[in-house]
Amino acid sequence: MAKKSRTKSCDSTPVKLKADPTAEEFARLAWAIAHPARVQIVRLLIGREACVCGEIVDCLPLAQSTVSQHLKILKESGLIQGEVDGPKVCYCINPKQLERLKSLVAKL
Amino acid sequence: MAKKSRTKSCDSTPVKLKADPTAEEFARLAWAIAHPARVQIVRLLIGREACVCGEIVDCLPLAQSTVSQHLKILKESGLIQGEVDGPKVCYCINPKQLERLKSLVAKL
DNA sequence: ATCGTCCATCGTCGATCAACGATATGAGGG
DNA sequence: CCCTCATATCGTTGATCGACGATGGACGAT
Repeated sequence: MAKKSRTKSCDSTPVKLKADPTAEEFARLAWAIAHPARVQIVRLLIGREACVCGEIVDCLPLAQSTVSQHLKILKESGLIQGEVDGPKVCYCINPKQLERLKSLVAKL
Repeated sequence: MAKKSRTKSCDSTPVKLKADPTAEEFARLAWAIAHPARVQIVRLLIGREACVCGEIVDCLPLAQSTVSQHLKILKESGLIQGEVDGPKVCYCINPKQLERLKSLVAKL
């Protein structure tokens, strides 16, 4: 009813914005790096200063299980990927998704 | 103790990374847009399709109080700023912080 | 002065996050 | 075959988010 009693404001968007798929993808990627520990993990991986989980744990003041959880979140967002290397797991950046994030932010 | 029993892995970072201020700033800005509704609000403000709170409410399928809360989060992150215009409040992007975010992401 | 409008804030509720220790899994070495 | 190391996962706990309705305060108009 509020819409009827006022002159239209959003002329270019006649109806309410639906759940914008782009906005959701954007939010999902931004969410992945919306935590200081995950920012540092991503930076470590990009700089190739570390790639194995244990190395990352040594670089951060967090427990191994916590780091593993952050890695899981990053993996689910698609920003990183991990491949098994014997008993270890080597994580690396997913360049495609990283570029996607950069593109979305740059277009803001 | 874990550090003592293994050979050092992060040679370029002799000690554990402290709370990196840049990482925290980064996470804070990313957090601001880590929600679909906030992404849409930021886009509306950038495109100048809306700037008054009531207009934004009309554009989103959310209650006024919820939108106001998202606006508060965005304001606290520094990404937007609001100035009182009579009984209304006009929100607009803070270009400086937006550029800061873009810069941080681009340098990843 | 008393409305009505616009917005911010409060209080609440359920859901989710972030951290940890403890435990399970899986690949190799003895 | 057992043992160890490197990770992943489970279960718990406290803190925070995200949504809403209700209330309060500021301002302009009647």
